Amino acid sequence: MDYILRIREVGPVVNIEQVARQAGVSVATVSRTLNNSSAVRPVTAQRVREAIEELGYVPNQPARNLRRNESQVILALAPNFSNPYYSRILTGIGDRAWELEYSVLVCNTLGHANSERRFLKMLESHQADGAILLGCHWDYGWLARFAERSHIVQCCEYVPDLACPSVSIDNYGATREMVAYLQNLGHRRIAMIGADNQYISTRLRRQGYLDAMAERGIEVREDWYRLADAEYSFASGLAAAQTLLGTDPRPTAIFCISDILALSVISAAQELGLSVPGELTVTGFDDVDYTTIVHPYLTTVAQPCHEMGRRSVDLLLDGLQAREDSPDRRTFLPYRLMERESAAAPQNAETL
Amino acid sequence: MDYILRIREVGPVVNIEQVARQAGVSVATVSRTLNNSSAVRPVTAQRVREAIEELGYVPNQPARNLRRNESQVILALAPNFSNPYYSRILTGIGDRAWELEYSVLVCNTLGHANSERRFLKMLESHQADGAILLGCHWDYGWLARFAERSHIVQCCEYVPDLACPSVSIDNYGATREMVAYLQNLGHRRIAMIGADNQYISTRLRRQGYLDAMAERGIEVREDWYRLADAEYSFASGLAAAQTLLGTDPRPTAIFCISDILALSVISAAQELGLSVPGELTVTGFDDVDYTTIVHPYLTTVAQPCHEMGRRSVDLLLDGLQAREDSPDRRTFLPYRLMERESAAAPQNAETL
DNA sequence: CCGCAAAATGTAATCCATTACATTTTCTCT
DNA sequence: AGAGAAAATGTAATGGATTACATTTTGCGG
Repeated sequence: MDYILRIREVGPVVNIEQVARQAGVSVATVSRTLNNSSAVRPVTAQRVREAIEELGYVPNQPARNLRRNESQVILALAPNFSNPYYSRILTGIGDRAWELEYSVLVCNTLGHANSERRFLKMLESHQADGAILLGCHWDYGWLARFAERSHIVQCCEYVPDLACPSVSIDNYGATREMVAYLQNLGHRRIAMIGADNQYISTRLRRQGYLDAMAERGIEVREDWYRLADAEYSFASGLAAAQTLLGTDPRPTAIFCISDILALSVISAAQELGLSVPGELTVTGFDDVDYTTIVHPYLTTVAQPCHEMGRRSVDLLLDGLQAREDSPDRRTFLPYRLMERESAAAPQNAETL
Repeated sequence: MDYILRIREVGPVVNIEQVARQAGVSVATVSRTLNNSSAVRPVTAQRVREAIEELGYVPNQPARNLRRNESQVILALAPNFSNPYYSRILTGIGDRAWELEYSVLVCNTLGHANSERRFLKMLESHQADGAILLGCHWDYGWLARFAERSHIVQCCEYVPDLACPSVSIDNYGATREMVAYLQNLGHRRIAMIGADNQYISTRLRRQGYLDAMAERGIEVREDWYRLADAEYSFASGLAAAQTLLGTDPRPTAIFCISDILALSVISAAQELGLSVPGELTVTGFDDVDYTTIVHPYLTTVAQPCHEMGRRSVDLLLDGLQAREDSPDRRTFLPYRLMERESAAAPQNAETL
């Protein structure tokens, strides 16, 4: 196959002036027509529209934005694309932005502070109007100073003392509810797999677990708290699970702060010939697609990812339009406990 | 919690003129310094840099782009973000773009032709310099006309008679190899799950399957070819699998054109009490993360997603820089057959 | 110390659309 | 028909940077 290589001499692109000439009006009138100003007589507008049609004119958006001092672009920074949790939030962000005629520059920060910074600098250089931050690894000092000058919304995670709006669920409450659920099933030997990061969700889930255990007067064993890596990778979860399942006595339930980790626990259990939930109860967090692909379907906490993404956009644009009466600077959306198959009563239920 | 709501009176942003004044030079000199022109005396450049530093000046990128008639942005259109296959390609695109100082506008087309069009129109309005198309649902006539004026690269999928570069694997060859592999294991009753879309990959995989079967003189049963929906959803795969497994005789192997579909087959088999690969062999395609989460690990064809993404960017920028000598307008990258656990010899091997 | 080429810097046009303000047209009312 | 207000349109400044071309400065040889 050989192609005729087109030399894309796009040629002098049609601009507003040529449209004006063609329509026999001034550029101002063309511009007004373009922006649906009511000050243009219908008959004139019609003439302009015809000229636009004939010449195939498309307004130069950057020029317009330069003049209006906006970019109609928002940034969405995520530490990776591989976690379906982020994918769903990004989908929500994209949907809402689409409706509001904004474009989303999706940035994969890889969890590196320097790429986070480079992306955020696009705000200073007027390439984007605002940014939505999913889980990030900031040096908070820098971010705090930055946030004072820029429009930023935090989604899922938030830095508590950062004065910018956020959207998330009540991680603490959800965790307490989940752990109480396990306790009510009869579990007392409940272990936990967290992650090696400083996310507020990680900290709140840890605290929720501790408080739920304390409330029932159940002792918490330090070696039943293992850490996966910062990004909840399957491999790191596997390692944590193997350690946990090697303790004696073994926990009867493992509360994981992400679904992927829960799946890794199930995988580790499978490897050891332990049945789930028969011999081991496992719970996840987030409710991503993975959870109902193979049995046992995962018992987990569902987050309204899509809605969280959408809400972030709204919050951000509220800020951009300087509607200062915008309420709910810190927004919490409802979560839901999904009872499925990976959690059941322990085989030799101890009394509470 | 209550926050001090900052009124972000960003104030009259510093521009190049103020820097010039501060440094006691002209705007031209500032601009030259900014662009590392060698025509600026080091001592002057130093003075300018100090002024920039003092004023905290950041160049207005859209203004620069307006003048230079470029945007430093590329579009990446994907039908969804939920398929990890796309996520990995997008990650590759993002990585390479980052290295080359381009930004990526990731667009979720939801498989709708109208959103595809709306996104692509951003090229005409100078909001992006070029676009990378992942699987798309075009009306090809429109796209063909559009591609003549714009810089477009097709990734994974390609429209055969569209004169724009593409990156993919040899889907036909990979399929033949996979089906031959199954045949060599002893399978003759090999079914296939395709998808209800017109992707070239779908067609080539179908053809590869048919040719591989024909070569060995194995009859192909029409009712052993089922279609999942256009986006390879788990649910639609499940339905297809259930139908297939209800036939009599039942196939001993099912070749799926995506990993998700293969997982749905395994799930359906599980439901029916069939062991994989003992009683049923299943193979996937793509090698996404899902494949090694639970046993049986999936036997599949690995695509170099990340590299395909990276290569797309290179191809696109080659075009933008009008290096017409750019070779490889249609690029094929190597794939790899991943022999894992979901394929084995049939229990009652028929002789070939 | 002069002259001249080369180097450095400056001036002003340019990219394209928006919009304040000025001007012209239209329409209403008498 | 003419005045005056309202509506429609035009003119030109504007946003911020780049760059062709003009001008000034520097440095070197003699």
